[in-house]
Amino acid sequence: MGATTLWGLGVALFLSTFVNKVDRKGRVSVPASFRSALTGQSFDGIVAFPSFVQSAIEASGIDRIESISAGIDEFDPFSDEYDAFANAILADSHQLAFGDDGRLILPEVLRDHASITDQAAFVGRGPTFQIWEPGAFRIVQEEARDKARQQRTSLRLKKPDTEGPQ
Amino acid sequence: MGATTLWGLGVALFLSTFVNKVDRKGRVSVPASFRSALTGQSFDGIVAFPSFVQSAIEASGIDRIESISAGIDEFDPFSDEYDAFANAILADSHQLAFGDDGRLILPEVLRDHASITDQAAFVGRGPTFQIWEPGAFRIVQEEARDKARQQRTSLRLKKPDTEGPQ
DNA sequence: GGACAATACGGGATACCATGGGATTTTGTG
DNA sequence: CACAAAATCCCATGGTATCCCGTATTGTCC
Repeated sequence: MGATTLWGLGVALFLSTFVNKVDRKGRVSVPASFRSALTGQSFDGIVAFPSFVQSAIEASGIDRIESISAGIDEFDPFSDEYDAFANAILADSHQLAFGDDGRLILPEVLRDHASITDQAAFVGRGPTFQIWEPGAFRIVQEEARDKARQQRTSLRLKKPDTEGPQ
Repeated sequence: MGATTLWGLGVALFLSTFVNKVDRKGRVSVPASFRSALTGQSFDGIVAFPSFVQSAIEASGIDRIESISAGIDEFDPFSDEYDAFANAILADSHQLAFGDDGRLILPEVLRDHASITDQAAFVGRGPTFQIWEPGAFRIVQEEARDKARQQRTSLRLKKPDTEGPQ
């Protein structure tokens, strides 16, 4: 399994990594477990935007964006913070609807950003997930493991059982 | 896709950026997803006014203007607050109706303010959106990304256990 | 181990959307 | 009141996303 909805908390949880094919039309199947973690949200699909720092696509259910957006809306909508957030995330976000059979189309901008051509890796990250070109992800993951190995001792002392993402 | 209506909250959510053409008659198609986020509002179109600080057009559904106006209205209509709101926004606002096929005409004042000639970028900002000359927006967006990249570290430091947008 | 269900994937047909052009109505101006 | 300019309506088109089908592969349950 790979993802669950924690009803009662109303938070989707994405786990595991799945590699799916991108067909000639640009369609990709979103892992069924990710999809089921999103059922019940106000939009049947995902929200995706290019990661600032990585060659990856950040994604989550629309609920997450809604709450972030609502939280920030309480501030002055003409403030610099709102401006940066809006331009960096909201403007680059894409609402990608699931087709009837749970597939979606990755827009070209997003595919380019992640160098995705014919395969896409869906990487669970808890409340969000990422979409990578499988090869690129393998490399990044290796580096992360090395780093974790090196920091193993200090991690032990602080947080015995948590895997530190990147 | 790019926008949704949060029924129950009655708040539209505009996401993504769409660049559409302004034809010889001055008509622009409002992105279909933006339009559908506005369905059911009391006016079939948008409300637009020049941004104070940027070379852009601020826009939203009429509901937003109504609720802001109503919120202020509870206070003294001759208050400084209302005065500022009225002068800064209401006075320069334009109600732009959708034609039959979802297009509208940008008034010359607005087009001039944003230096829009033959293309218009519709930029989602959550509960509102902006309209830019595509080239001008690209520059502003690059700056915003840089800022977001830089602020990412400080965001992390503030909330060590929350995953900040990457 | 075998049958069934669920999932991922491919392809053809359809519906939707952005855009253009012409025709008709409205606006404003003399 | 008539005329020109502008806005609106109405269609037509090309491209793309969506729907809907069938098929293969995987995992599950008896």
